[in-house]
Order: sequence, then C-alpha cells, then structure tokens
Amino acid sequence: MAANSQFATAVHVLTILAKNNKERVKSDYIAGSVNTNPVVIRRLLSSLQEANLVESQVGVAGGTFLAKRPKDIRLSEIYKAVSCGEVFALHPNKPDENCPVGKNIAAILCELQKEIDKTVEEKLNQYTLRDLIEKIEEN
Amino acid sequence: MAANSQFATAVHVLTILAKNNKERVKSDYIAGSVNTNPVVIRRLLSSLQEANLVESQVGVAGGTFLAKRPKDIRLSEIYKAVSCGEVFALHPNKPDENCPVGKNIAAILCELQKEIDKTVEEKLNQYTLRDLIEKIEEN
DNA sequence: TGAACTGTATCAATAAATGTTACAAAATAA
DNA sequence: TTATTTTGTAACATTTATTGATACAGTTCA
Repeated sequence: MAANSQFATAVHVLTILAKNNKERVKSDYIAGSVNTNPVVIRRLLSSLQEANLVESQVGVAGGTFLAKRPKDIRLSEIYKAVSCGEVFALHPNKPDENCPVGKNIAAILCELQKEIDKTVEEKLNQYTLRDLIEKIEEN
Repeated sequence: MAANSQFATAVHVLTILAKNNKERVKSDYIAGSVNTNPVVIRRLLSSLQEANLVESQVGVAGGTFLAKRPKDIRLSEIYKAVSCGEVFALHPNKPDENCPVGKNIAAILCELQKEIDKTVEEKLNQYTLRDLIEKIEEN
C-alpha cells in the first residue's frame, strides 16, 4: 500500500492554519499547498476536528481555523488524532498454540509494542506546533 | 497494504532459534510456529543473515541457527535488519513550492522523522533477545 | 434563490506487504 | 553417483491499507 503520511500532512495543514491566524481557510487552498485532492484534506480535517484541534464552518465563506493557539498544540496530540499509533505491527496470523514460543510470543510483543509507542508519544509531546513554525521561519 | 509485521516475526523466529540452541532449525518448522509460508520465513532469514544475526546451511540436514548468543542480540539490531526504520511517512506528493509553508515543511518534517526514528532505536537498544526470552519463561 | 462551501459516502487507483509456486544449487547419505 | 532434502531466490498472485476522485446532500450567506 501507500505509506501512511497522515501525520506529516496534518502538521502541514495545521501550519497553514496557524499562518492564517483565525481566518477561515478553504480545503481547496490547503489541497493546493499539500498537492492533493480537497476531499483528502477535508477527511483529515475531520479527524483533527474530532480531536478539538480545529473548527470548521460550512457554507459560503466557510473554511477551517485553529481551535487553539499553536503553542498549545503538542505534536503528540496531532499524532494521536490521525494515527493508529503503532510503530510496528503484530503478526497478521495467529501463531501456533502448540509451539511453546508461538503460544506466548504475542503477549510479549504486544507489551513491547505499547512501550515503544509510548516512547514515541512522549518524544512528540516535547514539541508544540509553534516550535515547528519557528523552525520554518528560521529558514 | 498489509501492515509491516517483519519485526514482530523476526523476534518470533529468533526466539525459536534461541530455544533450539545451536541446532539447525528448518524453515518449515519455523513457518509452522509463525503460521505462514516457509518462503516468507526464508526471505526474512535472508535479511537476518545479512545482519549477521543468524547462519544457514543448505542441503540435507540444513537449517538455520543463531550467529550470536541471545544476550548479544539487541532488539535495535533486529529492527534495523528488517525495517526501513520510519515511524511515519512523509508526503507522497511534493508540496507546492509557491506556498511559503509548502516550500519549507518537507525539510522540517524530515528532521523530525529522523529524530523520532532515533528515539525508537535507542529504546530498542535497551533490550536484548535474552530479555524477551526471560519474559516468556516467566509465564 | 443561487453560489460557494463543508461533510461524507462510494468507488477507483496505487502501492506495499504477504503468500504461493517453481526450480536451481548445495549438501549429505546410501 | 544418484536420490533426497533443504536453502535461496525469482516470479507472480493475493490481500489490504492508503490515497485519490466523483458525486451530492446540507449549510450559509448575499
């Protein structure tokens, strides 16, 4: 499949919204910057709205704007809003129950998976959207 | 696509090899425990062999065994041997160069991506295969 | 009332991963 | 030396996650 790039796209979209302050931005405009279809953007905005990161207005002169200030949006919130949150996947098939290893490995891997995911989340929690915007402006 | 479960499978496979000490284990047997096709296992073993984690012998009475002791195999080595090593993907399409955000976002995201990947690797470096095996035996 | 939006359902296209088949090459044992 | 067993790998099929596209109902506002 295509690799999941929703987190990267979400950061891009939120940065655009931040730059436009409290103005309503149209999905068409955002799609132009991201270079994709407006529906893809609206779908993503839907997830971000559910996480209370953005607000949208329908109708003429509608569009989307940030629901919080960039300094109050942590990257971990963005990550949680759009990802399934798993760094590596578990086996697609159930291991053989008759094998002593197969029988017990799944639980151990699941535990490890959670620990790694938590590590990523903690790291992303150290940055806010404002931190990223400042880096962009340094260029 | 199907989610990449190679790391989880690799850990499973290496645990089986560890349990069988220095005996040669056949891909058919491993495939039984993992519940997949032997060729999938041989393909994975090929990557692990390249990373010097296992050795294989072809022919009658052939099979695979660990190239190092479990306490000398760090989970980070396994991860590097089988993954592309990216927690989240960048945009599939190139952002619009005319947009001030689109123009600069890729570099920032790439930097962030590397930092997150490094965080995961460091965490996985804290554990050895033996640590996992001990956990399994506690059950 | 008409125009310009979002929201969302549905389907098509793409791409990555796994699963399968086939067979050459190697090792061993009889 | 021949038959057997096993790895290694190429080639292709299948599955599934993601993105992209089309269509249209529902809102808002002039």
